[in-house]
Amino acid sequence: MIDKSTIPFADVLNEPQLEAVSFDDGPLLVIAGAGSGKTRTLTYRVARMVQDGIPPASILLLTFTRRASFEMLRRASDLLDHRCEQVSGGTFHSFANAVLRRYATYLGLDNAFTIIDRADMEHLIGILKKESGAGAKDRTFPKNRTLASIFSASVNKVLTVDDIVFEDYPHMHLHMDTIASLHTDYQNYKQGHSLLDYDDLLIYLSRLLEEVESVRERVESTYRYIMVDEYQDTNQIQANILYLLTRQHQNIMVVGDDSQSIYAFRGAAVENILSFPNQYANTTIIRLEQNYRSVQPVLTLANAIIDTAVNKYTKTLFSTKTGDAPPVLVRTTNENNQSRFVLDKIKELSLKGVRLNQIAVLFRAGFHAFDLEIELSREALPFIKVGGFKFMDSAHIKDVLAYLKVCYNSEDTISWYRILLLLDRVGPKSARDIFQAIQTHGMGVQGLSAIKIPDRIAKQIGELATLFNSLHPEDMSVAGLGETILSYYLPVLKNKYDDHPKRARDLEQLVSIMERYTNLESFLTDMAIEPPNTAVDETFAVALPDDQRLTLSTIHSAKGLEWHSVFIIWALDGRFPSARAINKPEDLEEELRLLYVAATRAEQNLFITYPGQLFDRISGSFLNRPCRFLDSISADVLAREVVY
DNA sequence: TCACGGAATATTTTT
DNA sequence: TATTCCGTGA
Repeated sequence: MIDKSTIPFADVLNEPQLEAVSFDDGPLLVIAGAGSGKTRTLTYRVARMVQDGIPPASILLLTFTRRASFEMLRRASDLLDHRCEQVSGGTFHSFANAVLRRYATYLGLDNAFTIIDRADMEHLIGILKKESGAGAKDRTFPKNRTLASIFSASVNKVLTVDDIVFEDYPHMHLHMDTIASLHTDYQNYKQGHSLLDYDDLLIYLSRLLEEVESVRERVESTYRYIMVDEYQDTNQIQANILYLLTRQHQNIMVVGDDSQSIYAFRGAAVENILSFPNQYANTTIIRLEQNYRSVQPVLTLANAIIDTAVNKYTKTLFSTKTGDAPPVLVRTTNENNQSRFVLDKIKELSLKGVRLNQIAVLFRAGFHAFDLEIELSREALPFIKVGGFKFMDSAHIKDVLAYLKVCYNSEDTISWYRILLLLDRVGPKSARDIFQAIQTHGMGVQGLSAIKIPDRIAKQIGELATLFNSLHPEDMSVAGLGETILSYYLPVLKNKYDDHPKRARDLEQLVSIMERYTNLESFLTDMAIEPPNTAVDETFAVALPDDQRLTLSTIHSAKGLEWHSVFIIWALDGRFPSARAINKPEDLEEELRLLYVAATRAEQNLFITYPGQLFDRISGSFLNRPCRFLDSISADVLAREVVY
């Protein structure tokens, strides 16, 4: 048996890593370049602390995705023992959820709240917009989606709605008052119906810690050590939450890389990482600059890319891994040839022994991969797609969730509307009438059978009532509820979609996911804040061993990951950087960092491709230049190739 | 009031 | 290109 009681830290970590791992109390800032062993450092630090006798439950590890924290804690457990699994880990949002479920009542908030996702948010705004008659028939009035962006931006950037409209949507300033009053309606509505959107989770947590000192103290003393990954992508509210959580003990370690900040669009403030030493006196700063991931030619290119950034904070990555050839920029005649090129190269790599799970294709936006997906399917090459349009976004999944959400929270207007609109011959008007009738009966689900309804839909309402009467969240399993709902919903599905067999299969998968849960609340919460990030739920995608699947991913979802060979497709100026970013210097800079993130994912091979010509309907012109960040890089750093 | 079809229009990234 | 919006006919 291997003695795990002492981990040979000094043998497996370099000097700065070791320093970070050994660090005890007080504020610590780790600036970690791409591939410099950031995850490793966090993992070892967790193991080291637990080994030194710090109770695992008093350690809080905040990461960008739950997957990331789960993975780190698993690795820490491998290093030491299962105690590491008791470390609390998760995202800011899941942490906020956990705290609020417990203490929300201190804010006068029902702790059985429902979390609404972005689509629900837009939907609710739509309902309120219609009710208030705001912007009716006015084509210049912002769409639901735009309104949602404005509201959310105002929270995440800590600005007023007026400021956001003024700054980012100046052409809509005429509607400023209406937008502001809609915003008030939206806030009130959520409050009145126990609905929290993503932003509310952070806002309420921050308020709770700020306003209720006893709770703040309790939470602070529970989590004596806090570690935060990807700190460059946190926003002001998150920084404030951390500040409140560590007021007394100041035991906070943040890890990040300003060059990899790619969430400014969502309010992430790079300033957080830059001003961390000002916020916490006596901050120790450690820099990790040695890259263990990539061969030097890949790093040389990455350095050349980030070199053109205006706001660069000097940090030059170096590697001891040599490589023979520079990465290649490949021009193809059109999109399909680009897909073909990628496909051929992948086959070639496979023949050389590179496993498919060691290869990834990255892109700026989900839809950039559509053509490639078709080609891959045609060649029966198994892949998994991460980011972009998700499993959870599909209408049929949301439909089924709506029934469950109403079971859980009968105040959930959005779900009620969704359910009612699924009925035949029921449109927005009838849905509203029915919903209001139910509400006035104040009987939640049971009210359905009590209300008066027009004959033409009486039968359907009856069936719906029967369904709800047979759903008993208290004494049925989550999957059991799911099955019951499916028996009602499958006929609806058949009626509504011509591709129902495929969708029915998705629903089967959903039920399988439900089987992992023992209570409805945690299932619904997870589906809202940590939904499967894949186009089709990963666990069921293809029944293949893991090492036989290729990864397709948005660059955002590829953060923190690495592969032997990486393709970046659609490096066409106007697509990447996106045409929308071209006029704003700070947006353009974020695109640059995004390319940097993408490039630094590669260990050995990096291929960047772009189709030579694309007619762009937005600008009415042809796009035919490669990504501007690459164009001026010399051929010895980035080789050029043309494929016909 | 609903459902359907044609026209306009906006087009990323994610918790 | 795909969604969303609007107007029309049922």
